[in-house]
Amino acid sequence: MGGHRAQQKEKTRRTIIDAAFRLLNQERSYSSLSLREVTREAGIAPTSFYRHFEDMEELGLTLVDEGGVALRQLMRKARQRIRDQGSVIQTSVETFMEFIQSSPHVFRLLLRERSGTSLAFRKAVSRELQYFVVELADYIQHTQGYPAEEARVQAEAMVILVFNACAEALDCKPAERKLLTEKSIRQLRFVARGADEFLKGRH
Amino acid sequence: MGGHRAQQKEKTRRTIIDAAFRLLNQERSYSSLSLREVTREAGIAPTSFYRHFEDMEELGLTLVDEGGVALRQLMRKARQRIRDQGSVIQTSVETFMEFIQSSPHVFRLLLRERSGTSLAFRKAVSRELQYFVVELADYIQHTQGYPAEEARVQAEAMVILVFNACAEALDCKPAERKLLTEKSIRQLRFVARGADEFLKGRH
DNA sequence: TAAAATTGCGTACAAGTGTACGCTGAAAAA
DNA sequence: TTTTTCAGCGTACACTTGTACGCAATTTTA
Repeated sequence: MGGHRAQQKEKTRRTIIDAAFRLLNQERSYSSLSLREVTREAGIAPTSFYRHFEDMEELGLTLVDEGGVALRQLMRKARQRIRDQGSVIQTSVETFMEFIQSSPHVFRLLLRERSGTSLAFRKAVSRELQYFVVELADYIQHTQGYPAEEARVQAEAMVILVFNACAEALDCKPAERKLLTEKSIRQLRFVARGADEFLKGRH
Repeated sequence: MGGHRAQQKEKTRRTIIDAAFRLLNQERSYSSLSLREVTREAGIAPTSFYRHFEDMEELGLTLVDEGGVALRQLMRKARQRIRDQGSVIQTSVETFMEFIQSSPHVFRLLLRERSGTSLAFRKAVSRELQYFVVELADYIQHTQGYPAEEARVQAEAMVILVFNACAEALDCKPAERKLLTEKSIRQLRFVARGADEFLKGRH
């Protein structure tokens, strides 16, 4: 089952994807990657690329998708931790910070393509981040009893703040990262507290 | 005075800078710009570029600087408006939104290079944004009597939220931009209100 | 005035790019 | 078995890129 052929093809496809990820470091962005570079890193002929992807954009979107999967795994992990230890805000921020430490490539890809030149990329990244927003909004809505709209606006603010703190953290040493984590936590608390006050004031 | 020569040189230099800005649209980022493209757009020979800039990075940093000037003008304008009409939050957000409408190239440059591949660029953009943060923090500190630290953390959160809303607005039609503006205002109010509550709670 | 300096141009070259085309060997289908 | 399919390769081509080098014209300096 599977077919020896299809199996081999999938394997090569993965080789390409992994090679591309490997090339995404501090000073290479996806858009600056050439098809030939990727195939060189993957150890295949340039023209073989086309057996797997239409062009570089298609590969890029695949990478973003994989990044999204990693993000959602992260989200699940965070949810578990929140159940275990309580603090939503602290846990979310810390989980994110661990993510950029364990897979900076993935984070950088999402970070850069979020404001990149390809609309398709921007939309894809935005979609991935929305998963997080929805998840968090749900949590807020159910535990705090906020209206859906209100919860969502709040959740979006929080995700943006955490995401930006992580972006900043990429350029930092561990010690400075700790400070950033704390700052970020304070900012999220502002948002949470502020939203709460607005809601109380309305009744 | 000035010297006919130096004067002519400055003129060509401007031609190059303007050409580069002109090329920065939706689907071209600075890092994807080639030296030859810029000189072609500027109407000079490729090799003449070197009479004015060491390399593309130097030109890029010049552009970021010019973008910073535009931002600071914006800031001054906002300050004036706040004096005239009162609401800090609404005015700040609206001024920013007008900025991306009037000079989207400049905003896009800052937005992209903020998470780009060149550390020098990232630092330059970060520095420009810090002007805004400092300014806003000052305002908060003086009108609300917050401690400097607290005001700064709050101001940073606000600038990040506005900046991100603008980034999102770049892909939007005017009608959607209005919604974004409102959402952004609400988020900043959360932050302001939350910070306020935290401070009250401490006494 | 003569000499020096400097902006801008044209040419040239090595290196890198995307991709069209046809071949080969092995797997899948007949 | 014979035939068909197809992943992967090598070659080839037309472009684009950055930049070294020397020349021309004109301004600045001596």
